[in-house]
Amino acid sequence: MALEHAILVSLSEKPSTGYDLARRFDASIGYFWTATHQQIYRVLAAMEGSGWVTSTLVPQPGRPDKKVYEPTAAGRAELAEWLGRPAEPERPRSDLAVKIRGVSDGDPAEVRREVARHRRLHAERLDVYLASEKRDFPPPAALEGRRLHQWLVLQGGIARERSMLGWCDLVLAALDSGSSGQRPDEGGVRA
Amino acid sequence: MALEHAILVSLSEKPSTGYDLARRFDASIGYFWTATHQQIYRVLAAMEGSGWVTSTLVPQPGRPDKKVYEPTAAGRAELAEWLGRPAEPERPRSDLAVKIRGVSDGDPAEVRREVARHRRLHAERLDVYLASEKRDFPPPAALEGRRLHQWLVLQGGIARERSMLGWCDLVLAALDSGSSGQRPDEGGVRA
DNA sequence: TTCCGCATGTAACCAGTTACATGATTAC
DNA sequence: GTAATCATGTAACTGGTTACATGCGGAA
Repeated sequence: MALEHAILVSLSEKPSTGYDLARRFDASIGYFWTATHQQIYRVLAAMEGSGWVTSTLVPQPGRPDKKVYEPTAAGRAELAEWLGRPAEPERPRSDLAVKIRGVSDGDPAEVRREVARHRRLHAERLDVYLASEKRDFPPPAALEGRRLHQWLVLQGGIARERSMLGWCDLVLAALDSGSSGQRPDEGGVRA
Repeated sequence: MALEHAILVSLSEKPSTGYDLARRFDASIGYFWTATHQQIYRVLAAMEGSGWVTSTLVPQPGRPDKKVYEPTAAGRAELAEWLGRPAEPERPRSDLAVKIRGVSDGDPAEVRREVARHRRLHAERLDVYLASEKRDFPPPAALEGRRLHQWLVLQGGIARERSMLGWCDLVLAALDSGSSGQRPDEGGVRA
């Protein structure tokens, strides 16, 4: 499982609470791995049990206490070992592709609308990534170490969104030219 | 869940046994949705329970009997309804990205080797897709109906693999130029 | 005789999702 | 007063993976 290891990477960048981790899994780390706070608290507890992390209770005035986690030596060793361990690429899984393959089994206009909606979502995500690149990183030539590695995974996200965008455009064009007289309306669709 | 619906799409293209479906989920459908035979038999049974498919036992000389499934009217209705139902894009999840973000926590050479290995796997998959495009499809202008839709999802797979390939190359280049004197050896690596 | 293809399944487990639950402080 | 932010969790469920199990026919 990669979640444990994603948490270890994140904690080795900076010791944090489960809450902090959850927020980072909604942002930067979430660009390539997602997890809810429930999942994070659960595996954090399990990881503490297996000795990969330790926690320190930090009382805060007028705020609930927080449990700050950091990796132990054993945790670091496990992470290092995992990094070298070969793993298979994820198995592709795309609801949208199933729907596209099934256009003939339903209302093509509805599927088209769904593709347009996804196109919009991917465009938005791409904007977020590009904004983060601009905001958080200097020109790539100047990058090294952890910053470089963070930038590299961001590039992976950017590439993925660009490719999804291009694919959605291809599908929309094909669905339009194929079927009757329905004209595109990407602009203001509000599924 | 999309597996039920992927099965419905596949059965509406052609009534099949669980075994047939499992093979198709290893090939064409597997380009965008994967499932093992265990999973397929399980949901097929459940779908028969909810009346989305019916099965006919077909005895075969000198072969085990086979159960040929096909969608019922209710199954077709459910599929049509699902096709128009909005669904969120998959949450990104990439082990490889976690490892890249973690290079500083392990042996960079090992992570590099893993990236090179993934590059090779994606190149192989791309070749499979391109071969299928060449073998199974006429020039796209001549396509329509189900064949067009199949071609469109294939294009999605091709785009995805190309984008992964480009990303792997970027990462490999960055890891090489950053670190000491290790020269690339993509060609013959055998992780 | 050994392996591969056809054909169907069960059982146990693991990971991820959704819903529920609590409670203080600060900003509007 | 109402909502958002900080902070931590439990419980039930769903979907996917891995391992195990069976048995025939044909090819090497």
